[in-house]
Amino acid sequence: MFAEVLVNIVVRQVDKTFLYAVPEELENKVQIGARVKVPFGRRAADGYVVGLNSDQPAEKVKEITAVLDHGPLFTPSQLALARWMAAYYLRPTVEAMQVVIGPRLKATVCRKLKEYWPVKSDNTEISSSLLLTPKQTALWQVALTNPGLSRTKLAALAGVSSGLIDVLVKKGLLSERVYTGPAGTSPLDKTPKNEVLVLNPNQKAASGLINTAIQAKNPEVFLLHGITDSGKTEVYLQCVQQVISLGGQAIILVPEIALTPQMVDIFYARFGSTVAILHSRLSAGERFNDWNRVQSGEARVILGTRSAIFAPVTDLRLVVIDEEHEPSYKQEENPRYHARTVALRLAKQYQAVVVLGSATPSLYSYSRALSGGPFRLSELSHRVDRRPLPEIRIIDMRQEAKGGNRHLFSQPLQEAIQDRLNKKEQIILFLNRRGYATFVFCRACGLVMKCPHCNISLCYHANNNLICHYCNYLLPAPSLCPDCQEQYLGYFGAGTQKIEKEITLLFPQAKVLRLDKDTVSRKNAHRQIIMTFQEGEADILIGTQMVAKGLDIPGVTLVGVINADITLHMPDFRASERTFQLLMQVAGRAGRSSKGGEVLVQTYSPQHYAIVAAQKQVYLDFFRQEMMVRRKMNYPPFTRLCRLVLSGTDPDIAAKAAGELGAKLKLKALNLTPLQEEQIEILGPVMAPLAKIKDHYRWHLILKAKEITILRAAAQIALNWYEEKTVLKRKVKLVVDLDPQNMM
DNA sequence: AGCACGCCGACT
DNA sequence: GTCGGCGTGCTC
Repeated sequence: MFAEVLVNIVVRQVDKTFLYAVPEELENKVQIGARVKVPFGRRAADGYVVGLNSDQPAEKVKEITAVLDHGPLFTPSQLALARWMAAYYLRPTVEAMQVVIGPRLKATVCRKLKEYWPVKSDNTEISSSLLLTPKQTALWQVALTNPGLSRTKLAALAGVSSGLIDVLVKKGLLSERVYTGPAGTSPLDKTPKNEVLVLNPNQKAASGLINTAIQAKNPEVFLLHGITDSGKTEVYLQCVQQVISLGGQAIILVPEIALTPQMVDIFYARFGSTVAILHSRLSAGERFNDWNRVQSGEARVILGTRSAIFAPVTDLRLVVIDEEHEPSYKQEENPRYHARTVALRLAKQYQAVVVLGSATPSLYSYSRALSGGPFRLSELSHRVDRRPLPEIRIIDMRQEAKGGNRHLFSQPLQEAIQDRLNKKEQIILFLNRRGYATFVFCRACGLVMKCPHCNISLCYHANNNLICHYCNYLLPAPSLCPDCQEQYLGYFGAGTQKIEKEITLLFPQAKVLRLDKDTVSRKNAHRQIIMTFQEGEADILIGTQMVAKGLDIPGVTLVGVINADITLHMPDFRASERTFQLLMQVAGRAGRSSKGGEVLVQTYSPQHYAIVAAQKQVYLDFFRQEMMVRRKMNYPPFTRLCRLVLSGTDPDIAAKAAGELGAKLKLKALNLTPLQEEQIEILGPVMAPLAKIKDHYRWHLILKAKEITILRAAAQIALNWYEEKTVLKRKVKLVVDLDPQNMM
C-alpha cells in the first residue's frame, strides 16, 4: 500500500503530495486524515495522508516512519474544502489544512485533558482560613488569575511541582475538570427554556421559505434583511429547530462571541446540550471537547466565530451567518479567507442552505439578492414589538463652527446630555477612531479633498502634499478651501480618550465609562464594563464600535455620534458603506424601552447620502446611491479585487520592489487578456494608507477585474515573480489578498 | 522551510 | 593550503 502525503511545511515549493510506502505493521492505522511521520530529504517531517493506493510506483519511495495521534484529524470532505480554499486564495494546501484541522492537533497531542478551576474567587478569606504554605498560596493566586489551565501549564506558571495541584484539589480550592458537558456555559439564563415565540407574518414567510429549502435539500442562499429588532434570531432558531428535527447539523456564525453573550444564552436555552460553542478564546480543553462532540454528531448546533465554519460536521443542513456584512468574517492573516465565501462553498458540498442575516447587508450580498441574482431576498420590515424606530437627528457641524463653537460637542448634543443627566437616563457616546483617519476638510463648507480618479479621500502628508493612496494622484495642500475660498481648512483626529476628558470637564458630576480596545485588554473587562453600565452605575458610556454591537440597555435614551465623518472619509472605497452600517447599528442602541430614544449624529457632511439614508433609516436609499458610485468607479460588486502588499524594513527596497512588480504586471497584463485590455485594471503601486507598520514600509497594488480567474492569474504572475527574486525575498514580503476587505 | 552542495575571500 | 560566505536546488 502507498500513501499520498502532504508534508506539513508551509512553503509553495513543497505544495504537492509525496508518495510513501506504508509498512505492513502500519497498514491498519494509515488512513486518509492521519498525521504521519516521514523522512523528507535529509530530515524528518510530519505530514497528512490525503490519498491511498496500491499501484506500484515507477520511482522508488521511502517508508512512512510512524502514525501520529489516535485517529484521523480530518475527513475527506474537509480535505476537499481545504484544497478548494488553498486554490481559491493561492496559498499552500497544508496551510489551509491547518486552519481546517483547527485546534484538534494541539488537543490530541496532550490527550488527557484536565483543567483546573478555582472553586471560589474570594481570595483573602480562603487563604487565611486554610493556612496555605507560601507555595500553595502562589499556586492559588495563579489559578485565580488564570482559570482553566492544564495541569502542566498551571504548575509551570506558578513555578511549583504539579503534585501541589492535587493538594489544593484535596483542600477543595481547585476543581478538576475532565471535559464532558457543554463548555463555556455561562448561566446568565434569563430566557425561559423552550419558549418558542410566535412568529409574525414576515418571520413566518421567511422561515417557511428557508425551511422548505432545508427539507428539500435545495442548496439555496437566503439573504434575510431585517431591520433592528425585527426578530432575525427567532427565524434562525426556528430554522435550526427544523434542522434538528431532520437529524442534521447547523452552523451559526456570529462576528464576535464576546460581544454577543445573549446569543449564546438564547441558543443554550433553546437547544441545550446539542449546542457546541467554538471560538478562539476557548481553552484547549473546551475546544477539544466541543470539537469532538461535533464530529461524533452529538452536537448538532455549532455556534461560533469565523473559524467555526470548519467544524467537523458530518451532516450539514444549514449555515447561518449573522450580521453578514461584518468585516470580522474576513481573516486578516494567511490564508485570508472570508467565512461567507467558505460557507457558500461548504454548503454546496453538503447541499445545505445558507442564511445571511443583516439589518444593513453588504452590497455584495444585497446586489446578489436582487431579482435574477443567485441569492433569494427575504425581508423582515417590522419590529417585533411594533415600537417605532428611534428618531435620528443630524447635526450640521458646519453651522456649529460658524456659530463659533469649536467644541467636539455641538450645542444640541450638550443640551441633550445635560437633559438626560438631569432625568437620570443613560447616554452612549460613539466615536469610531479606528487607527489612521486623517483627512483634509473645510470647516466653513464641509468640503473634503478627494482624488478625482478614485473617489478616495486625499491624505495629508508631512511634505505638505495631498496624495491619493490608490493611484498616487498628488496635489500640493492648498491654504484656502478650493470651493469656498475660506481659510478654515484643517484635519481631524480626536479619539475616545479626548472625548472622555472633554466630557468630564463639561459634566464633572457625570459618572463616565469608556469602552474601547484600550479598556478591554484585561480578560472579561468588556463584560464587566457593560454590566456596570447596565446596572446603572454610570451615566455615560463612551466607546468605539464596541458600543455599537448588540448592547441592549433599556436605560439608554440618548446616543450621540461624535463625528460620523471619521469613517465616512477613510481612504477606502467601502467608507460610505461602513458609515451607513455603523450609524444604523449604533442608532439601534437607543430607545430600547418605552421611554423612547433619540440619536444625534454630528457631521460636517449632513448632505452625504450615507448620512441622509441613515437618518431616514432606509437601506434601499443607501443601496441605490452607493451602487451608482460603485458602478461609476468600477468597484465591487461590479468588479472583483485583489490586493498585493509588499512590505519590508528598508523603505527604498520596498518601493523598488513594488515598482518592479507593477511594471511586470502591467507588461504581463497585455498577454493575460489579449482580447480586451480592460479586463484587468492595475492601480498603483502606491504606498499603502498605513505606510509603515512596526518598522515595515508598505506598498500596495490593487488589481480590478470582472472575473476572479483573471485576478488569480495576475496574482500568480506576481507570486512567480516573487519566487524568482531570491535575494529580494529576504528583504521584502509579498501578501496576496483576494477579495480584500481592508484596503489600509 | 531546512539542509547540502558548490564555488570564491581571509586566516590558524 | 582550509573555514566559511551565502546563491542554488531538492525534498516521494
